Amino acid sequence: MSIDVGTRLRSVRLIYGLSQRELARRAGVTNGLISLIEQNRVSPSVGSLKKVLDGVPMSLAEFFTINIDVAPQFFYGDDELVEIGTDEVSLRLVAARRPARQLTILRERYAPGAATGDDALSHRGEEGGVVVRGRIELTVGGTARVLGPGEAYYFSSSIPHRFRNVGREPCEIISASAPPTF
Amino acid sequence: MSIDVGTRLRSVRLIYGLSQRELARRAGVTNGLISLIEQNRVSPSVGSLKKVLDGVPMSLAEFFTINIDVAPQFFYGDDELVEIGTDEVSLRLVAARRPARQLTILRERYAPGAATGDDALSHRGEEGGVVVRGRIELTVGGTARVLGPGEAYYFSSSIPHRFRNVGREPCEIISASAPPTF
DNA sequence: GCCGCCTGTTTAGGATCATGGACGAAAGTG
DNA sequence: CACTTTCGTCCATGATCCTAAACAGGCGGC
Repeated sequence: MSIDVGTRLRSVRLIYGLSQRELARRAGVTNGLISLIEQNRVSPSVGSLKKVLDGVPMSLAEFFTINIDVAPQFFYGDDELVEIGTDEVSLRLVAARRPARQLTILRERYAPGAATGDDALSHRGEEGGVVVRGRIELTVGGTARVLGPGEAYYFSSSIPHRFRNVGREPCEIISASAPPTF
Repeated sequence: MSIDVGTRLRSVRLIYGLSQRELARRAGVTNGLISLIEQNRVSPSVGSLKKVLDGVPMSLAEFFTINIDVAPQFFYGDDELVEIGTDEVSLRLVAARRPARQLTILRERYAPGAATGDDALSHRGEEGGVVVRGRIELTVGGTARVLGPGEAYYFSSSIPHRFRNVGREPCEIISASAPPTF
């Protein structure tokens, strides 16, 4: 046994901003089990680990695939975008290193003070985008950052997230989501 | 518990052409455990499943990622190759639907009766190729097929495989492997 | 201080997993 | 036909997991 299930689980849980008890409640297990797993004092059965991950939610495939060594990159500065277009058509690729992207591009505008709601969103798929005009506060997995024009984001939509325009002028975002909803 | 670990394990084991006892021996567990897991009568601990998969070998991430519903496509007929080149430079892509390919092309010749060895090969990475001239018998994961000019192959190198020229004339193959060894 | 409420950890015991061996069925050999 | 080998399954026992509950520490309010 060499794979560090405990550390992986702890990382996943903290990304979602949950306590051991809260995750245990959602997963239908006891908080003690979460504690023991995270300390690598037990090797959970596949069934138990599945139950725990269902409370996040995350699939077993994702759990064993994600790289917890490097923190998932949620935010991209202006210079972190990769140009993949031509001279006539410039295409700056967001999250260029992230494999298997399948996105549908959207254009979003936020009035001053507007937000996606009081509660954080959490749904299937992935999403990313670029701020074109104005400033917007984006909260992803407990980490918040204000993005300005030229800055971008990319994250798994199942991680709770929320957009809020904290500036005085309208905010415009070119965003993308997958799988396509419309 | 909804994920069918048992069926997945059985599929993986049969792809490698192993009996329960043989897999158990390689993995350092008992054949009874393999039997119980494949019948879904127990939910193995992550540690145990890891040990079992180490005997194949296969990672936990692969195990939960692979699609066992559609059998992995090892062989490609002449009409199953995809043209991705230009009029001047024709590039017919093998395993076009397989994502994240990273291959180094090789050209191989096999004299009549020649083979890669008595034992099947098994190593890291992936490989594929096209028969240009002659006929060659290719065995992959217990399944054998004789390929002629224009036919091709693609598989994960960790699955035991063996090439053998069963014809009377030399055989020529354009092959590729990853990660690059030279 | 002394609550109340949260956090993660620990422990005893019942539930489940994993082992070693026995069993019957099927296939090959003399 | 008997004998052997290999197959997958099943069973009793010991090992491990998982639960329920107690425990210790941190933080804010009164």
